[in-house]
Amino acid sequence: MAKEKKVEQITDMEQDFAQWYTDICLKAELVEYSSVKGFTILRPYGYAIWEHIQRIMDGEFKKTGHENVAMPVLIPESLLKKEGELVQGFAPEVAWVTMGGGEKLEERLAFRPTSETMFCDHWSRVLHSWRELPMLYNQWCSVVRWEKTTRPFLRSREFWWQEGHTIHETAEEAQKETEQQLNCYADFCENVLAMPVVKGQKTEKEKFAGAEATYAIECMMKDHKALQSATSHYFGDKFSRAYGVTFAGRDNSLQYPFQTSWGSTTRLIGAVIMTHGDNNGLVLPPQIAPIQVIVVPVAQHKPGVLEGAQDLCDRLQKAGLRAKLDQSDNSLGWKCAQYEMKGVPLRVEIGPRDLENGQCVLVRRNDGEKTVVKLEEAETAARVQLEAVHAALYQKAKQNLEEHIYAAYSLEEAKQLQQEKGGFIKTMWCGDEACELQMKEQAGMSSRCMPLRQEHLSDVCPICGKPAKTMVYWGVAY
RNA sequence: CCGGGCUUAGCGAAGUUUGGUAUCGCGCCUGGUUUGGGACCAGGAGACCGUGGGUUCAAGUCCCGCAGCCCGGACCA
Repeated sequence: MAKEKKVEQITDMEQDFAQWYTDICLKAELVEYSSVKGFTILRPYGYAIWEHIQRIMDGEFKKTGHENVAMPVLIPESLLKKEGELVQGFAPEVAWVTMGGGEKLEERLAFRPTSETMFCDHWSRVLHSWRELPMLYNQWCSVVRWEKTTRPFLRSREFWWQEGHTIHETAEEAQKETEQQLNCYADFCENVLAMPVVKGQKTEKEKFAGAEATYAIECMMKDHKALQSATSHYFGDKFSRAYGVTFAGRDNSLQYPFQTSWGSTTRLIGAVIMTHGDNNGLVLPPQIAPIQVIVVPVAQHKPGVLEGAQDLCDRLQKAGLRAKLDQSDNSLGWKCAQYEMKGVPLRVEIGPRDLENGQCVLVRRNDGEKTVVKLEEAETAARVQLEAVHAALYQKAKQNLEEHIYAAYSLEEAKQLQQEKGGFIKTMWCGDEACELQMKEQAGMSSRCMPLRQEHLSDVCPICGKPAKTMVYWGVAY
């Protein structure tokens, strides 16, 4: 028995977390590797998860007045080069198109690694007056960055994302937008993905190339490594100036608008896998699960069972749940294992005995808890159980996060805590990049963020002993 | 990009040392019996052995190049 199971089995996360992750990506049929390194195929089940993320997040963006647009995938080199810092930051990982129709191009074209330049170029032509501001744009697309080491969802050479780009009349307004979108991501992670986050600002070293300030949400995975799950940048008028984006102000003077950009990617799916998954496979938060309820008939050849199961499934669908009936002739055990592996949050079992008693059995994916409910109450009961799954996932993830944040008061202590416990190590910091590099060299950790919710741990930087300015969370990141 | 390992059917492997035209399990297809936690029987299909060159009468096997995957390190959503 044990031997036959081998093929479908998923490596235990305690034994090899990286392999566990890869197993889930492949065996839950989220992705397939393509023939070009670092380019992955999102399979129907994986893409459906992304579609739910898109649908819900897009709705949130629209609530605050954002509009979707589509920008070209290719950027002329001369255009990309106009903003020095951005080019420097991205140069090592830009892919270039040098030929077109068999002829060498006059100017090479970059595959967009991000679209600030295209938005600025566009705005430089269409913006005229303060009355047209703000412009609140977003686009859903894929971008290309020539990464050296690649992993599905976490780091690939092409990835799917949304990038919001906005311009505003005043700095204050743009700063407010930056903050609003950071909060939007944090709320999305908590309310939809059941992932608690740490909101914070990136250090100078870690911030986005060309930004004046970068904010991010950091999540903690089950192996206690950190994963940056979304970012929000404030640009000031730096790009406006570089690209000549101007408008006539209220006093008729020529002004530069203030700009933001913010993004989140299919990496969120990787975050979900490593936040909620277990040794039986994927565990999906109900709101983004392609199948929320799987109806499994028991002894389906017996009279009335299949009909009863179909009936129940129809009713769940009518109630607005994404329900599916599996009437294949695979065994019950196979079906249970299969949908557990695919992370379906709720399973409903219905067999001859249930039909006799006018009931069905609801089984939660996250903890295997079974609840017997009356058939006529199935819709409500399913909804209640799905909410319970979300709440339990969030609680467990929150506990994982909170239990793995440690304060350190010396470099040695920080190093030791990281080695023994992992997670986020919080210390005070003087603000010098030299100390950041020290931490990386000595303790193997990079600064994750300066949390918006600051604490005063001590007066000095534990690395150099100089007066401390802020508290920083350090960690090993994906 | 640097170091190590790997690549044989959809998946997992044997065969490579000692060259002779590919084997097994799972999965898949057909029929039947089954179904309260990965069922069973019978029959069947499926592989130019990652790719390009070389050595040889003969290459999955030996030699050289390249690509891809995995694990570390340096770089980044």
